[in-house]
Amino acid sequence: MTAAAATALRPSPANTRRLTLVRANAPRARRVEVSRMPTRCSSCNLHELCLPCGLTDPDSALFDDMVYTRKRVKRGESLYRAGAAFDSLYAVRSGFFKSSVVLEDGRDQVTGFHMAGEILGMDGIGTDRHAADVIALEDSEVCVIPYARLADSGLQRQLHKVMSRELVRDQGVMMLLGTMRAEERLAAFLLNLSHRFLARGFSSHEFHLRMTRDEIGSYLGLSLETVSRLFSRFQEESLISVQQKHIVIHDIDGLKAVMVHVNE
Amino acid sequence: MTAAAATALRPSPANTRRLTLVRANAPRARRVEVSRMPTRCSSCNLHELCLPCGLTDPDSALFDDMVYTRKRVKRGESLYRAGAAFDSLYAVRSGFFKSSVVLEDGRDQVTGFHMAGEILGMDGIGTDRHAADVIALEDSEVCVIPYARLADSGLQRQLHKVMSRELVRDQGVMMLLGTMRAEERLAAFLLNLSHRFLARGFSSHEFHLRMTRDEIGSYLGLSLETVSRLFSRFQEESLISVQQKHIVIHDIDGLKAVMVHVNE
DNA sequence: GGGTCCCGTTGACGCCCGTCAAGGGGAAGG
DNA sequence: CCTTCCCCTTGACGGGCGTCAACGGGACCC
Repeated sequence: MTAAAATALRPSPANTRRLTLVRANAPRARRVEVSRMPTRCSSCNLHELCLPCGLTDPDSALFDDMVYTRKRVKRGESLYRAGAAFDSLYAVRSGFFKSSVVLEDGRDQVTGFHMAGEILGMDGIGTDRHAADVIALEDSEVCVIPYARLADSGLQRQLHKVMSRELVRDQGVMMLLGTMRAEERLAAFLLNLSHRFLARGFSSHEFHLRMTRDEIGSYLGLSLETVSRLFSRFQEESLISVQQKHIVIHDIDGLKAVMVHVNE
Repeated sequence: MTAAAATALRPSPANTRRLTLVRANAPRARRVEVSRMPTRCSSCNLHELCLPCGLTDPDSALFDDMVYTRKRVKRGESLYRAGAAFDSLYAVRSGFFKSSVVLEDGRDQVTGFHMAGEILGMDGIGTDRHAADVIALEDSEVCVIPYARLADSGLQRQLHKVMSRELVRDQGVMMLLGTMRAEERLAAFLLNLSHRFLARGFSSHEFHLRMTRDEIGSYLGLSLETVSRLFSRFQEESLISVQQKHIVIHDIDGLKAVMVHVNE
């Protein structure tokens, strides 16, 4: 499925061109709000989702000192690339990212989509080199967390937790790729997105996909045509409405049922 | 594929029965050697592979104090189960484990195979509950590393590295499940095993599979029949010899070529 | 306004691989 | 020895989904 599709996502004239297109797909109110926030983690409205989540106040204050840089990444640009030297973690402040890995023969796969409050870059700790590409799917902003500082602070347990949850998330993706059929995968994908939007204060039943059918397919181990067909079928079955990247979920329970009833 | 296959791996009369069968499939010389080893990490022959890998001597001494328990797990028994309270990590000292996750509807998937020197249990750090089942595929022994002690010591960076490498490994599995065809998956699986046996001082071209075709299939997202058929085909093509669980790799480069030539 | 480039949709076709089924062999126990 | 129970192998068959292809629409540019 992916050989041709994959190369379309790699840096290419077509893709480079896209860098110049700056469209604000993110909810505007939120983004403006964010840009007015002070630099302090302790007063960040992502506090509950981000790395310092659950810290007591004194620990949280430690974090304030740790994040001394922000970084903007425009749509289509990379936050980092596979092979790049590792020295920092990144907390997504606003925007949307995909991560992907590339095989020697050029095939690649999207390994995750990442939104506000999530931590990126942990793949680099083990080898001091990043193992994946991370690319912004819309204009985004991250908080830079120098790893050396974090590792010297008393906050490693938080990092352990975040990494551990990431391991568990990966298990879920393996499960999805290894045992689910196409319609189950897409239903699980939509439910996951819905859940994550809800946790961030956005609507859980109506949202805008930041990624293409290609990228969804790559993530789910399906061809883009299959993704498109399934969107259409879900719509026929009145589970959702789809219009390009605009999604409305009409029947959450129906989507959940796809995942159990599909194999009797 | 997996509904029926999966339940066969779950606790069941058939499986329970297996617990009473104690077969020593592991290389005997090695196991005897291990059982004579002193309790110290610093003199363990898995030192180079295990968590304290790369530590300077004083740090390594810290580890000696940390591991104060060993635990034996017989074939078919679980080291821990999904949902169990988390309090320790485990370093595989000898033997062989599989980890697996279960979906609500009973389908399950093997998410990894684990051998000497590898660390288990990191899935529990995030939520204080384990997320997967870990089951011994042969009589095994682990070193118990209480997490509270580890987290209070100065050795967290080592743990970060181990967890990060696990994240990268998971990316590889996702790639395998998402973009590879059946024959590529099995070739990649054999090459991975070969590599890991080599790193532990065993033969890289001749070894004994500890897991069934079922479990391989579950891990690779294939049916057990497909796994079996591919073993036969690889043998016809003189890439390997298979006799039940005994594997001889004749043509490592040929196996590697499967992964690139299969899609032109 | 017309052209270009993606992106998404839909149909036709075919193959990989899952499912079902039958049979054989190894290991443990009587 | 024979029996039992897994586990593995092999064949037949069919369907799910990938591939190829054509087309339409939206966004941006000249």
